[in-house]
Amino acid sequence: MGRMLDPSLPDAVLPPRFQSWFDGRGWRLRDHQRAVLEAARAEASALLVAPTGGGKTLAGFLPSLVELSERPKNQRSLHTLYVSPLKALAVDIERNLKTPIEEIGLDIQVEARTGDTKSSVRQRQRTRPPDILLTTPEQIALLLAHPSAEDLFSGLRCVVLDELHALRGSKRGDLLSLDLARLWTLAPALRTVGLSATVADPLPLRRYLVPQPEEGSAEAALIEGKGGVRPDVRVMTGEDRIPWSGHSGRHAFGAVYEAIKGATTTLVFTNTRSQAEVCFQELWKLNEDSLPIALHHGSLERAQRERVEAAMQAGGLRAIVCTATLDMGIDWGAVDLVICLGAPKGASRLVQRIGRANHRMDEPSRALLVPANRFEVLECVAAKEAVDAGLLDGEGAKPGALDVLCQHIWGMACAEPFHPDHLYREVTSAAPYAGLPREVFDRALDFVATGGYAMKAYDRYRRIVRQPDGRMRIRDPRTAQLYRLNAGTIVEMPVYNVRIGRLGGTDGKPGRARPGRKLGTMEEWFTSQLTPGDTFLFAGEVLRFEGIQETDVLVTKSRSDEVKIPSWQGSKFPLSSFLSARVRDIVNDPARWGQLPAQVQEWLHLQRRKSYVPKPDELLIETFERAEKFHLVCYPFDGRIAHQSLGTLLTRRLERAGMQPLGFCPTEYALSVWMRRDPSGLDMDALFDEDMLGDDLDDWLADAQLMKRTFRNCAIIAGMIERNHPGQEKSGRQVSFSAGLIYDVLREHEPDHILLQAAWNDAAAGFLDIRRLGALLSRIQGHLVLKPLAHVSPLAVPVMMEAGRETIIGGANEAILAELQEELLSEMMA
DNA sequence: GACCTGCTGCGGGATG
Repeated sequence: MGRMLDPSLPDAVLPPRFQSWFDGRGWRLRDHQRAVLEAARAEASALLVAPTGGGKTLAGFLPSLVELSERPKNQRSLHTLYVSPLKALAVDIERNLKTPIEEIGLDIQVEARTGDTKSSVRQRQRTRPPDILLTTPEQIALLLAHPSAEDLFSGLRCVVLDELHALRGSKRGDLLSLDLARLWTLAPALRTVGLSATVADPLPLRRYLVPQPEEGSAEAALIEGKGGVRPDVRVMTGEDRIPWSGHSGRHAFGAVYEAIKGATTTLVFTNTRSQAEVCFQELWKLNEDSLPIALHHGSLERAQRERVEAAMQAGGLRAIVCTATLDMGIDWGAVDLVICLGAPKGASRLVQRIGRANHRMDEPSRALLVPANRFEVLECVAAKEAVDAGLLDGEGAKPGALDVLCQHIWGMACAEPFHPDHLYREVTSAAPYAGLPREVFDRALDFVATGGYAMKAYDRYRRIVRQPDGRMRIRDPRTAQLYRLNAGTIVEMPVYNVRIGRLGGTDGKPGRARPGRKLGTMEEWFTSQLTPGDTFLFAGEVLRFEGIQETDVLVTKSRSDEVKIPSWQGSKFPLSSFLSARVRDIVNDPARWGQLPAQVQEWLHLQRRKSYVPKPDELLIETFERAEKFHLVCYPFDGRIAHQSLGTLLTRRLERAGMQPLGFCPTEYALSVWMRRDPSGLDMDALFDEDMLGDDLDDWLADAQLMKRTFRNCAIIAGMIERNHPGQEKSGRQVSFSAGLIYDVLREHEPDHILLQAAWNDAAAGFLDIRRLGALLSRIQGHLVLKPLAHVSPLAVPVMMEAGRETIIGGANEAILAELQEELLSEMMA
C-alpha cells in the first residue's frame, strides 16, 4: 500500500524510538499519519478526513507525542488539548494513549477531564495540568471562564478535535469555535488537528480549524485518509407483504432475528426509543436460542447502558437494539453486521452507522436496511444507491447561534475584563461568527450587561459592568458562579424518573413511598396518559404504573400482554434534502422502477394508471371526496418538517378561501389536508405561491407555542433563565411559564431583542425548516399538476392511513385502522 | 394478520 517513500524523509518524520515501536508491531506509518506529522512540522493546522478505524486518532496525537518526546526534561505544561463530543471517548482515549506512551517509554502525562472527574482533580488540573488533557467542549468553556485561563493555556501547542463533523453546525460546535478563538488569542503558536468522518464538503470544517482573517477566509490543510472498502449494503425485500403504512418494521422482525443469528455481533439501529423498545421486546419473543440481545437508548439509566457497553466490550453479546446513542463511541471490533430498522433519513447518518461494523480495512462493512413501509422502500433504495456511489448529504454552513455568543461573552468576563473591540475581533476569528456584524455583537454585549432595554429595571440581568477604562468585567463572584452552573448548550426537557416502587410506603400504611432502583426517564406528557394499573413497555420490561410521587414514576414489574408503547418527544430526525431529492428521482423515473420489489412496482404502476406520476420538479396535487370530506393530497417528498410548515400555511389560506379546512397530516413524503368544501376548483398556483412565507408565516408564529419553547432554549443558553439544578425547587413547568412570560413581554416591548432573533433563527432552521420550504415552493412554481379524482389514489393510501391514525380518538385503534385500510384499498381499486 | 414514532450530547468550585 501507499506511495513510494522518499528515502531522505523517514528519519525526519518519525524519531527512531517511534519508528522501532511501529516496526515492533509490524506497522507502517500510514500516509495520512505521515501527512499529519508533516503538517505539524510546518506548524500548519490540518483536517484529517478518514473513515473509522485506520489509526485516525493516533494520527491526531502522533505529532504531539513526538514534540513532547523532544521536550527538555522537567518542563511540564499543557501541550495538547483533545476535545470529543462524548465523555466516554475522552476516557477511552486516555486508556488507549497510555499504551504507546508506556511502550515507547515516553515521559508524558495524560489525563481526562469531564464532569465526572473529581472536583479535587479538576481543581489541581488548573494549576498543575498534564501534558495532554482529554476533555469536552463544555469543560474547555469552563476552563476558559476562569482567571487561571491565561496561565493554563499560554503554552498550548495543539488542539485535537475528534468527531468534528458531529460538532460543527450545532450549538455545541458554535461554543467550541468561540473557545478556539480565545485559545488562539492566548496561545498564538497553537495549531489544530480536526478528525472527521467523510463529509460531502470539507471546506466549512477546514475554516473552522483556523482563525479567520478580517478580510477573506483561511482554511486548514486537507488530509484525506484512504477510504476503506465500500460497504456491502442490502435492502431487505422479502416475500412478505410490504405494509402500506406504519414505521415499526414489525413484519420483518423474524428476518431480523435470522440475520442476527447469521452474524457474529449485530447492531440494530432504530430511529426512535419506542421503536427500540418494541423491537427488543419482539426479538426476545422470537429468541428461541436465547441469544444475548441487549437494549440501549438515551432514556435508559446510565448504569444500565454502561453494563450493556461493558458486556459488548467483553464479547458477551450477539446484538444490541439501539438508537442514535450508539452512532458514535468506542469501537467494537466484533460487530460485523449493522441493521437499520426503518428509514435511513440521510446518507451521512447511514454511513456513520454502517461504519460501526467491521473495522478491518480490507473487508467491507455489511449492512442491512429494513424498510417499514412502501415509501420507506424507496428511501432505502435511494440511500443504498447513494452509499454505493460514495455520495453524502451536503450541509451548508450556518452562522453561529446568538444565544451561544451571549453565553460566551458572559464566560469571557468571568476570566478577566475585556475590551469590547478586542473581543469582537476575537469572536469574528471563529469561522461560524466570521460574518457577525458589529451591531449584532453590541446588542449581545448589551444583553449580557443589562438584559436588554425592556429588562433594564431588573437587577438580576446585569451580569457585566463597564470599568472606567472601558473594559467590561464580571459584576460579582456570584455571577461568575452562576455562569459555571449554566455553561453549555444542551437543554433538556423536564423528565420523570422511572423507579421500582409502590405508593403508600413499604409497610402498607399511607405515607411516602421509598422508591427503589431507577430504570430511566420518561417525559411528563406520556406519564400523564397513564392511570394506575396501566402497563407499558420500558427498559425492555413490561411495567405496571403505580403512581407518581414528586418526580418519580413508580412502577412494578408485570406480565401483562396489554402494553402501551412509551414515546418521547425528541426533536425530529429530518429526512435529508439530498436523500429526498433522490427518492423523488426514483419515483419520477419509471425506467428505474425495475430495481424495486414487485409490490412496490405494482403500487407505482397502479398510481400511473389511476392518477399520475409526476415528472421531476412537478408537484402532483390530488383531490378527492371521501366520507363527506374533501381531501387535498400533494407529494413534495421534502420531509415531514417542511410539510408541517406547508400544511399550517396552506390551511390558513384554505380557511380564507372558504374551504373550511378541518385538519392536515404531514408525512416525510406527502401532505394531506381535509376540508368541508371541494378545493378542486381553486387556483392552485395562487394557493401554493411563494408569498405564503411572508405575512402568513408571521401571523402564525406570533402565537405559536413552539416558538415559546424555542425561545426558552435560547433564554437558558444565554443565561436569562436558570437551568434546573438538583436542590433548586423549580419545576420545568415554572421555568417554561416564566420563559413564556418573558417572550410575550419582549415581543411587545422589544421586538428586536437579541434572543428573539436567536429564537427565530433556530425556528427557521429547526421546526419550520424555512430554507427547505422555500426551496420546495420555488422548485414547483409553474409545475403544479392538479388531478381531481373520484377516489383515493394508490400513493395517497399510506397518507390517509397516517391521517386516520392521528385522528382516531383514543390513539391507534387497530380494528378501526384495519377497517380503514380495507376501505381505502377497495376504493382505490374501484 | 396487519398496526402502534420521532435522536444524541454535557454540566461550579472555594472553603470548612
